[in-house]
Amino acid sequence: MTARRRPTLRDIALSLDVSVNTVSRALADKDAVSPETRERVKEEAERLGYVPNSMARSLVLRNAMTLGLVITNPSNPFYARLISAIEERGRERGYSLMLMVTEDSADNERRAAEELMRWGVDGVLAIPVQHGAEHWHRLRKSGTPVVLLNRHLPELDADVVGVDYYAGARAATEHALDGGARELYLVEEDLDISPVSERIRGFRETLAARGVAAPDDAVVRVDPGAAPVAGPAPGPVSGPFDPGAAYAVGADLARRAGRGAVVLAGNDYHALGLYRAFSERGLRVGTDIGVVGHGDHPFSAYLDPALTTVRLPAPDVGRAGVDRLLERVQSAADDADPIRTLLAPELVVRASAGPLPHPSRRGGR
Amino acid sequence: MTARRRPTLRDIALSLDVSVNTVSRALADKDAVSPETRERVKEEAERLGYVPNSMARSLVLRNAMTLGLVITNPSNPFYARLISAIEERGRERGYSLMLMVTEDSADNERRAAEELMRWGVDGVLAIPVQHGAEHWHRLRKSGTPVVLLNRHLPELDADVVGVDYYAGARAATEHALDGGARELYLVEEDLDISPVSERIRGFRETLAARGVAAPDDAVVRVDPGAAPVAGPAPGPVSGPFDPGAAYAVGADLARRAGRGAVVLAGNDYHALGLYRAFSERGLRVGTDIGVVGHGDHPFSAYLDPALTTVRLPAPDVGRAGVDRLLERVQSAADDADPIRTLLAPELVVRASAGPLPHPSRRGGR
DNA sequence: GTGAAAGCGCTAACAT
DNA sequence: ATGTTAGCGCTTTCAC
Repeated sequence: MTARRRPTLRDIALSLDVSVNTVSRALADKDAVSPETRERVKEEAERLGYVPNSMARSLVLRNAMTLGLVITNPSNPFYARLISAIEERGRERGYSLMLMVTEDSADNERRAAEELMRWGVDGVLAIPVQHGAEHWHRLRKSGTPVVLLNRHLPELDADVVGVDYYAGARAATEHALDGGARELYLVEEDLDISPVSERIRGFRETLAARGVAAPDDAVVRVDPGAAPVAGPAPGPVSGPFDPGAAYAVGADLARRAGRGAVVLAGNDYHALGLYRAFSERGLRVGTDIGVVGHGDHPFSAYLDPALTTVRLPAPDVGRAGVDRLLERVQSAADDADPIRTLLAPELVVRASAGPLPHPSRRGGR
Repeated sequence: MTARRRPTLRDIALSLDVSVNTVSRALADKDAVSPETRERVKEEAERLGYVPNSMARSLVLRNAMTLGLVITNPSNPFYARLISAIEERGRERGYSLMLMVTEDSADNERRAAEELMRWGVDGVLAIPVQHGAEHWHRLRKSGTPVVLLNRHLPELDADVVGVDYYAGARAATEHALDGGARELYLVEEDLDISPVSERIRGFRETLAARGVAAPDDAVVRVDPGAAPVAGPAPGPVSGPFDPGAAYAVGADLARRAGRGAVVLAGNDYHALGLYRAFSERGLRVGTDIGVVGHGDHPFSAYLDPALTTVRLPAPDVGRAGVDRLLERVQSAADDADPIRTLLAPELVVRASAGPLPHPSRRGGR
């Protein structure tokens, strides 16, 4: 293709025998340009196929009209929806999006933050790795507003927009309790990240409030590298979104759990892994044993039985995150105290968690 | 936070009493700088927290070191993995990624292309909407290399990196045939896009070659707006990744299809919708009726029965796409003929498509 | 080995 | 209403 230099203001100016400045103003629809000149300029711009150079513009205006999004893993359905919502909202407000994926590596994250500084993005949305945050401090010190998404970073002077996982876990736990369950488990993977610790807290506090015993090993940790289901392995699955991890602890759980127990899973993929582990051992989910998911992924309503799960308001988090960030970007003083916004998840009751026919009152409900 | 102006080369130069030029060369590790000066410069840069300004650099160098990615919908698990692979490969090669999502709207796509032109990205990867391509032509004419991903755009002078869906459909169809099926269906959503027409072609040609009848209505079109499963609706699901669309045609299919029929689904979500529709009608998938998916999504290996499906090489497509694009970007002459690269998918045989116990030979396999 | 000057494409004073 | 000048932060001639 003819890689001809793209036309600039200067080209238009030359061809019309006016000054670059006039062209600039005409195109920017500023006053102080006669209607006729404006018309001629616009026509010539059109004719030449002029496209403004955003870099040059940003350089002089000192705003990039670009936001950075640092995300751990787009294959997490929740994050995928977050990406969509953020891109859309940003676009509505005139901002482009620079995307960096970290795969939960602190090193990648450091490089991503560095790169975003170089580009001078106006603000950054990040799902932080929660392991080493020096780069975020540097970014903040350089004056770039940062909004943390979904995960906290306590020491950092940044706004947070996330999900109230504590409430989500409470709702799930209460639902199980209301269905008659007295033996509950919580299956989680990465115990270090804040959503998980919030869920654990919600789980334990609810049990305590209801006077139900919750031994230490009621919270079971799943190993991300666990051996997957027998048969043709699933394709390379990234990160925590592998049912196999939960599947691997399912056997043990099936052994430990009595009839009428309910297992809460940290995400719907894990719930699915549990489904399979249980049914392979003759346990019918929703009847012999309950399962509650977290996330309401697109497949969850169609599982058999349909999964009761906690729906996360991904689009709301995305939009609120962008709005929060742009408020900082656009207000001169961005040194106000950090604001934490927690959006409420919603328990979606389907069939997987009962009410279970409790041993003591058969044929329950 | 103290939004102090970030330090520039000039600040370093001033503070060291050398010229801006010297600082630039020292930091760029060019020769023609004495070791001592270089050392001093680097130290001062470090001390000041200097971060190079990529925009200024790009402006003079006339390369953005940025790639544009225009994608329809990150919630498509295949595209999510594509995003990861592309971001990673681009990063390895020193490029940042600007992400635009179109939601399959031609209008959004047009604006995305326009925006990428403004930024002067070095190249663009796009999953085109396949409906209105004038903006792509404009982009090409401006000298920006474009690589189309996953979908064709016949008239456009651009490379294509995609999946050999024709071969995928052939493999799936042959597998069903080999299992004894003589009544086959193909369920697809958007009949206009190239992957789907390729699958239809593979499906029909394979049946023809094997002498199996394929009436017109063997290809059934799913309605994206179809009513979802009963009970609490799944969360807002974007685009074609809603099992509900296929679920809605499942009832009809269950009625039409005889025992031992096999239904091929255009993606695993649709396969799942079919699972539920069938089982609600007393049809056991993998026994009474077969299902083959497309995509090998993370949940598919854990369904009951485990889904036989066509695995798509997302990371390979992503990497090949970036490599292809950068070859164009980096070679001065980007006017060589377009190259089409089709990567082979792989049939993953699990349990959902038999071999089915065929009516004529009970207890099959 | 180092500095001065020019310029990437644009906008913002400040003229006229 | 239009033009001139300056400058965003950087790299690249070209002198010395």
